[in-house]
Amino acid sequence: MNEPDFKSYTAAAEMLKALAHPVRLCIVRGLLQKKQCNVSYMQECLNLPQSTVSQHLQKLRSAGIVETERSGLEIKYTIADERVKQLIVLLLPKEDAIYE
Amino acid sequence: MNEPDFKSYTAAAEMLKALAHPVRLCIVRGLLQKKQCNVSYMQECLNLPQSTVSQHLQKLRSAGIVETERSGLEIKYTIADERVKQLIVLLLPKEDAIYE
DNA sequence: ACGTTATATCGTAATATTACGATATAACGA
DNA sequence: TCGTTATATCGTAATATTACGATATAACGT
Repeated sequence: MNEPDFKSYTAAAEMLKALAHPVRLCIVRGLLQKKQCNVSYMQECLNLPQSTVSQHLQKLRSAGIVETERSGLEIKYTIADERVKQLIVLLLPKEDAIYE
Repeated sequence: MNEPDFKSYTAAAEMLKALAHPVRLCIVRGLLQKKQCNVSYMQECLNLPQSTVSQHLQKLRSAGIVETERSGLEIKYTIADERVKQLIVLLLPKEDAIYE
């Protein structure tokens, strides 16, 4: 039988919920491209208040989608769950090329 | 550059939001297995009130994830967007075997 | 036309998410 | 130690989602 139990569904739903926001998708896609990024850079890219960006990042972080590493004053974010790469490929229109 | 624009992110987020609920994931996975299903069957499986199941189905439907076909008194639901298959494979633990 | 079955929609209370300014924390350089 | 920079957290108002009983609709058999 081996049906996914309720817990599996809940866990998967949590992950999807964390990704299910245009700003967070944008952050994640940027991280997949750039591999690593600090908050102020994202903030400029997104053109959103710092606290807003930070809150989205915390949501991604507590879902295990990204992780952090401090480097002096900055916190560098990276992708922590490789599955999101495939999710993004599946869901966002492809790029012709990715620079850098 | 060809960056996905805001609209792409919003569209992808809508899709994820529609899937980001344990009950809806369960419905979708069931449909992937059984190919086709009516509402009362799902209702029994899920053991939830009819209106609750129906509302989840409407959410999946308006996201284009499932589609319907009437057959007499019943409405048969099927998966409309093949991408969800890969999403499910990616997110839910695999089954050893799928019967029928 | 009438009762029955299957499904959808409405109304709504409870809960969750979002955005964002204000404030806190942590690390740096002087 | 102090000021500054980078980031996180708090408080909260606005908005969205959820669950579910009640009610509506649509198709069937008689």
